[in-house]
Amino acid sequence: MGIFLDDPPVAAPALFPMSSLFSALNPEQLEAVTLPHQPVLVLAGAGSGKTRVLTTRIAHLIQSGQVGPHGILAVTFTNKAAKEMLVRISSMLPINTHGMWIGTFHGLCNRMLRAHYQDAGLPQSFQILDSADQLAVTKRILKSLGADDEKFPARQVQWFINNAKEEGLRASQVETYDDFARKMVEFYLCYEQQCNKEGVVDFAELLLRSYELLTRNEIIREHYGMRFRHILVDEFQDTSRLQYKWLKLLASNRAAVFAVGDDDQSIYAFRGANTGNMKEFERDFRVSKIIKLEQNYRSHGNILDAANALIRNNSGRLGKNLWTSEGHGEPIRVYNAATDFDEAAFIVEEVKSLHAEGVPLSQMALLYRSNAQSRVLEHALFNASLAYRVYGGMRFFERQEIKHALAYLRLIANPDDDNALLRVVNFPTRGIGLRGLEQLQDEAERQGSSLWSAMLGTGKGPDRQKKGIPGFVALIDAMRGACERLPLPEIVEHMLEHSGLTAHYRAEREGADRLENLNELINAAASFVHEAEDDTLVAFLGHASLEAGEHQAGGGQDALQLMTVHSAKGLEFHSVFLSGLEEGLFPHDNSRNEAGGLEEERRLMYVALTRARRRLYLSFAQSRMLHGQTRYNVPSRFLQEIPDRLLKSLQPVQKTVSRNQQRSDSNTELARGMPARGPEGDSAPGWRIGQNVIHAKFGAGVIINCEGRGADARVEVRFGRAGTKWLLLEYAKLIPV
DNA sequence: CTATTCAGTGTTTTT
DNA sequence: CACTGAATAG
Repeated sequence: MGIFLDDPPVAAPALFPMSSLFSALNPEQLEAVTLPHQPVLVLAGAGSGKTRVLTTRIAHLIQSGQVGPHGILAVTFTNKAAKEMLVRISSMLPINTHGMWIGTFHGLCNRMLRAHYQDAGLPQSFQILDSADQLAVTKRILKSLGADDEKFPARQVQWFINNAKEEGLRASQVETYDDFARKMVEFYLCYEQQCNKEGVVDFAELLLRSYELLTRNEIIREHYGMRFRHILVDEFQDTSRLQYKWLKLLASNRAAVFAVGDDDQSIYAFRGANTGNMKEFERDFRVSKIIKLEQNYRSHGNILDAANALIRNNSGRLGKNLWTSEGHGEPIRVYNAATDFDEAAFIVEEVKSLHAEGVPLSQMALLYRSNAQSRVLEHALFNASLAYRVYGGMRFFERQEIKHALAYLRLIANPDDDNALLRVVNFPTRGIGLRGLEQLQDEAERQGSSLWSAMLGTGKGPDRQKKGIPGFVALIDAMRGACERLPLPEIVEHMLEHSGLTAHYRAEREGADRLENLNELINAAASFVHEAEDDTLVAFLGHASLEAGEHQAGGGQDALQLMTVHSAKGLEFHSVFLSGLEEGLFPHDNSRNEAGGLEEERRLMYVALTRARRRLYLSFAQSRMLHGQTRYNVPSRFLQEIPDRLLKSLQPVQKTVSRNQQRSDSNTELARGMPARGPEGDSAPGWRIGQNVIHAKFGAGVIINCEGRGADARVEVRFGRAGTKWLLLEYAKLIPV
């Protein structure tokens, strides 16, 4: 996977198996690894070897006979991290790792619910909704209730529901103080009922159900409480309230909780992460042992200095300073691009020359704040025929054709899944239109049942040469029958053929890629059967929902790594390009209004900086295409928070007089349309769109609009901090830069 | 009922 | 711009 390249190879457990495990540990790490059975909090800075501490501790616990693999529960935050942990453990110990519970919160909760589906009140083959599915259900609910979608946007309702669940609250438990909230609760209630009817659960539900199961069922709680002697939690700063309560419940009997975290890397507050859990943990578990890992083994000094300086601007930190015994290394390179285009071109050039110097592409990462930014970059990389791989964004299991295929598979497993049914009931088209569907929905409503059950009612009749709905019912039934005893990959194959998906995409002009992806789905199923203990269809569908990101074709080759800063957490690279460092983008505009939003953005920046081992590039663009419009931006404040002595500015080679003229088409049009120049002979400088200015009070900004002339002339300026403002030129003493 | 076109709309980050 | 939902033509 190209991560952790710096680790020495693991020694074989020869004569001194114990000591070989510890060979590369520093005193603090060693202490953490070997502490006896007790609650522990490890404050581990970026690159301080926390994954190694976690995995080595697990290996040590097992090897020294303190616990069997059975007694280990390890929670990580991403599937990537979980996988990495498994690989590392099995390289240290020659044991079967299947007995251990290692995975994400969601993955582990899923595992538990599958095992106790009856006690949890779920059908055996319950399905998992991803956020898109969840949104679709929400929309359907709102429509059926005739809700005013102006007043209650589906997204907001979805957000409300997830928040409530995250707080551990069912619809009946949410306190309401006004009509609006009452309405929301009504939707929530209806949503809950609908999900139960269909036998589906969303992400938050996995956690809440599992928590409720443990709360209510003493036998199960006791069982797991006795079983897990050691609970290890990675990225503890990112746990939510509910997740913490879940852990507490599991640990209440006799488990020793070993929590590893870094408050400076908490970047999931938007999804309920609660840094306060670290302090609460200390109190609740009466933690007497806190270990700090501050020595960084990853980055050169300049990079660490920059990260430390930046994060010092946050308040309320637990306090920690990274240091390294290595040298300062190279300065951090900063590039000021005229346009996003220009920025991409610059990155391409640098990547090329680094590659020529021998750095593998896979050891370079190109990071950005939001997925939308990858487009321009991809375009440039593609034109330069550089191999690259994009993580996140449009993931494999989220592609339209894959979603369709999965919907058929879900119906085979559980036909009551209305979401899945609606997705494919008329895809490929089989003459089922809106009219028929509406009738069906009414019928389902009357019966209080799923759409599928409603279909069965209408299907009775002369059934030769079925069409429309009866035809669909017959199709699904036939597929289910045929798949009963087939191995998973063949189920997929069979489904693709008989559903007509293959035929449909074969007929489509642009269908080649899609066909290829569908083929890849068969491969995915095959390798799933190969790897997983539970190789049923239901298990595979769960895998598809929970690990939407991981599967991609052609993962083996050397390629530049593109991803958001969020998904880069936990990874490291020889060289890192951090792009789009502009106010409004990073820190993102939307964080401006959120409490603590800016500090979270800063932590995100901190995460980004600390991904780099040797070389770090920071770049920003003065103008950028966004939402189909050119936007002018000021450099990110985070750039200013890094001491100048660490930075080295790289200027474009042939930078001519007017940087605004070199843009093409739409931009020149903008500039031309708004002269905003005073009368001829005016001695004032020409104020134009894109002009950088400084205001005495608001600081640095850029002109994004002009209006009027003479005494009335005013300009709209986007400032880094103060937002955008209209200013009268006569009044505001703007200084052009 | 289906396919195509059009206006409107919205956008951070992820399990 | 890119995607969705709805209106329109076939």
